[in-house]
Amino acid sequence: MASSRRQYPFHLIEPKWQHTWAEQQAFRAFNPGDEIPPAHPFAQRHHLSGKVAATQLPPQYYILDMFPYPSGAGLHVGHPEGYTATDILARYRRACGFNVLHPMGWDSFGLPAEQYAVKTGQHPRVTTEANIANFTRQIKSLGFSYDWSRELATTDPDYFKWTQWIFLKLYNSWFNPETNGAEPIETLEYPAELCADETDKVGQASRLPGEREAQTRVGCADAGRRDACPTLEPAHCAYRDSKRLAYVSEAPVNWCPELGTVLANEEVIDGKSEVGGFPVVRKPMRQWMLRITAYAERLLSDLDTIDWSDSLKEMQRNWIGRSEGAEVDFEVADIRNDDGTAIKLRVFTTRPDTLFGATYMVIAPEHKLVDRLLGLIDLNWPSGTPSEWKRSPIDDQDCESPGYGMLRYQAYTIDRSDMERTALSKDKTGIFTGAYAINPVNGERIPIWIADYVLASYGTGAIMAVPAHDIRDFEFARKFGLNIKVVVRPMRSECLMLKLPSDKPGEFEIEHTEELIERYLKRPELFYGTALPFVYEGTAVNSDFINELGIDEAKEKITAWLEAKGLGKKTINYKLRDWLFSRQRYWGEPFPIIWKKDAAGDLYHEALPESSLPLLPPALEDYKPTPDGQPPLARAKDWLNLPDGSVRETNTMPQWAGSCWYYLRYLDAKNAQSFVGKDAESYWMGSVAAVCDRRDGADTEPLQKSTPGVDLYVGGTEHAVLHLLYARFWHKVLFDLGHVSTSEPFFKLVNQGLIQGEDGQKMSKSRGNVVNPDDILTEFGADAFRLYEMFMGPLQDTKPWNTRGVEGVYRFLGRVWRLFVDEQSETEFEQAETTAESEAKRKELLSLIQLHPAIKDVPPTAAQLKTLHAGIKKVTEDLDGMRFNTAISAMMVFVNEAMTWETKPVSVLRTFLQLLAPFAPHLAEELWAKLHSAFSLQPSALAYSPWPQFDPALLVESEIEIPVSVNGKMRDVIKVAADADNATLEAAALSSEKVKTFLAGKTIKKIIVVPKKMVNIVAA
RNA sequence: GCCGGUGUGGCGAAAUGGCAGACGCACAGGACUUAAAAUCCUGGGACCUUAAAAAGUCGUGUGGGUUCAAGUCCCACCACCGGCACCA
Repeated sequence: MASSRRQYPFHLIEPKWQHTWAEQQAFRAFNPGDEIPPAHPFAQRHHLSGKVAATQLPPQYYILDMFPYPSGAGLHVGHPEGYTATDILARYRRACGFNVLHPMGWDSFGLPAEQYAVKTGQHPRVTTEANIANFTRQIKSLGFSYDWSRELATTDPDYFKWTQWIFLKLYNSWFNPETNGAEPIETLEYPAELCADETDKVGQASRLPGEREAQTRVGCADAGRRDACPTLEPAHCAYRDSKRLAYVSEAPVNWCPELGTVLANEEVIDGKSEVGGFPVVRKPMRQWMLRITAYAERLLSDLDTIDWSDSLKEMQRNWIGRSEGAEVDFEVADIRNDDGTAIKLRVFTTRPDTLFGATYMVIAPEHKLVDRLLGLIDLNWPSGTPSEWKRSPIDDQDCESPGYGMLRYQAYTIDRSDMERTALSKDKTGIFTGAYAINPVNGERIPIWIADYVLASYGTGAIMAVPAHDIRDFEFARKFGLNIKVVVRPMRSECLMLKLPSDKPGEFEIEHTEELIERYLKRPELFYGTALPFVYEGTAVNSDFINELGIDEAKEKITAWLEAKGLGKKTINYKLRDWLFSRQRYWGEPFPIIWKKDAAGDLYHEALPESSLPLLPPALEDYKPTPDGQPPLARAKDWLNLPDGSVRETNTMPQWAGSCWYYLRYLDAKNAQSFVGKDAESYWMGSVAAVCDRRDGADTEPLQKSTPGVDLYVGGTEHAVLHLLYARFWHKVLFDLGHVSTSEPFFKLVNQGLIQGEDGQKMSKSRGNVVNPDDILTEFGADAFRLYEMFMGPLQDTKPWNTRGVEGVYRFLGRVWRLFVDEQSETEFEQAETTAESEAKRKELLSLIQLHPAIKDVPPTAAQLKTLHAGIKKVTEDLDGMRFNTAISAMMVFVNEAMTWETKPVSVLRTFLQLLAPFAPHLAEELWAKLHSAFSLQPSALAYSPWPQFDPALLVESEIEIPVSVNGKMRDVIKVAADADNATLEAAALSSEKVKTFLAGKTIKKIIVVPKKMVNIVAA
């Protein structure tokens, strides 16, 4: 494949330095109060030793990678891309004088180990540990400067003890809308009217989506429990349970039969499981939920306080899906509740200004009103009901009665899986309920329909349909021959002109705009499918008291009118749903929850005390679900049933649980008393101004002020709405409860781009285009691999792998090597190496290699200094901007230049090695050591040597080349003194022979001189 | 459909509104070598003239615009990638 001869002995150099770093614990980050060994290079750089307080430590910099799931397939080339970028920055920041925290760990709960266990009976822990060992070997062979003393695994009981502990915090908290934050459940106040027989009212106390089911069902189930909370009435207990941030809900969930578990909304894509792509069906089940919806507004607005890419923020905004509108109550016509009150149908709309255009209503097939209507409505269709209004989509037959029709339609939607509903035809279906509603603004009777294009889970599960101004309502109305009433007049007629049917050319001229709009208002049917539905800006028409108002004023006025009459109110809705938090798995964190029965025989839940954590999963022989469909944990009878008759929760937490807070555990990974110590947390996560003004003796610039939270977080886009939303949510809860000091966990976040296969396709086993990092390491070494991944292009971009490119940077490292070493001595080394019998012997032979004789302890020339300082400037600026590819180019330029020097000053080459060190640390360390010993320099740890500063004075040119253009076209390049003034530049430009030929016969109109940049002569 | 991003040589890519293509890959020619590999040196956007050189014309997805000057700013469109998708 590649070279027959190594460019340089990386196979000896790399293990040698990895060993040295590990031995010295060179990259250990010190917490406030840690004992710093005096010999540690960090202690020497900062003149510290012993126990040091936060204020004495240098400013902190927390640089984090998304920890990997240790799969059996081993490391993928995508992993080292992000890891190399963060490692380069960690090393750079360390050299700049920061106390850098750069940790690594394992997101080790997960499905594959469990599936393997089901097949083979091998305990998932065994598989997981083997995979972690392999990942550790691979990651360590890349020479990353992680602080391995903080390594963690989410499957470690010492870790998940605290995951369970945080769950208890969620369980024991509620969201107070007054303070807009989480509070301990003890602060919950109970409504005065609350009493045991009014549990139904509880359901109306809160309006958070996803909660209704929990309140009615669980509330009722728990109503009789007295022993659970002896100081509280049962209704109070039910109320309290309904307010917890972790609550139980019996609601339709995403059930994946193939995986044998439920999934969160975020884990379902196009009706299939994100993992494996198996079909997912909706099924009502009792599940644990986390009340992330309470945080929707803060999760949304706090995006403005953090430094993430626009696209990522946008993805989160879309997922949260905030929309402002109004809820409006319609009364159902003709029929009434048993007590004689009117039946109300509440809808949500973002376009209350189109209320006068509502010509029918639609409710979701699962809507509660369906059940009421089934009991109340006449047996027969209203007279004159068109045939297609009664037609069942199952068999295209007319149903004999509305009740029968509704039941058939419900059966039809339940039969259709989510996949069918989204994938194939988007053709709308529905059926008339036989009932009518009264439009509150004009008293019109409009038919109520059931259709599955209205979702039960969003808004109120019911809509007012305005076919003239909504695409979906329009399609539906056209299909079933429902009324279409125009209530918005376009502001500009052009949008009508362009959309006129083409079979009437020239019927409307552009000047007849008013006529056109009139025609549109009088005969909208002419515009069906072209300008109708009209969904753009306009003014209200046919709308009584809001006529002639623009959309925004119309919305405001009608909403105020509705509120005044008690018919509706302004509302904000979110697409975000509560987080389904339980899984029917073995290999996850068990819930620290037990179930008990009260005197009436009803089940209720209770938290285990903190002292009983960690709650370990039981040992099992068989990891399959039980034959009757219970989760695997239910197989362990001894574990399941407690002596007092209570039973453990058998669900486990999803994989996301562990990754929601791992970045906090790194801060204080060994703490047995707390999930993270207060001092450690506030030092690393807080943005304390006091420590940021500190200057390092060798640095001339003050260190950059640190940012709140993790300073830099790098990982793939695949976590845009899962991990990153969940972690932000947990962090905010912990913040509200006073356990962390920032409201956001990750201040700056960068997504690395995908690395594709050499064919430009996504790497996958089936395509056979997967590149194995181990192969690259064997052939080119870690430094070349690191350098290549950074040289491919901008970190954020998607880019194809090209092994030839690795050879290119590998050749560059070879050139660096030859810049420093004597060829003769290297040949001797190579000959000796072939006969050396042991690895240790071969490593010793490295000392045979001598420095290049041209390297001398002489003062550098001005030209050499200029080359060096241009490099320092470019590399430093590019590192600050995370432009690794151009930083590497700059180093290549330096090396190409330095190769031509007859004498190579030690000082220049030494500084160059500092620039190289973050990128290719092994090679840099080896050459650094050789340079220091050959010239008897003061020993100094490369990783902690102060980052070189460039001197702008050295970059000043005495003479510069200035392009001269005539009429914007470049014609000549002139040489002038760097400090030439505009007049001189102008004169020099005009005296150029080439320029003169282009000016011949023309008069000069204007001359633009940009100092030190260019001259442009405008002539005609 | 909606939101976000990206379009520059054969390829990966550079370019605070100021000499488009730095750096690298691949390619071609040369030096070294018995030879190959490795290494070192040289070359190149396209087109048109030319023996060659020099000169010229065109060139950053397409079409307009702003500007002395546009890959870069503005408007419209096209293509590709990613996300969401019957969310009222």
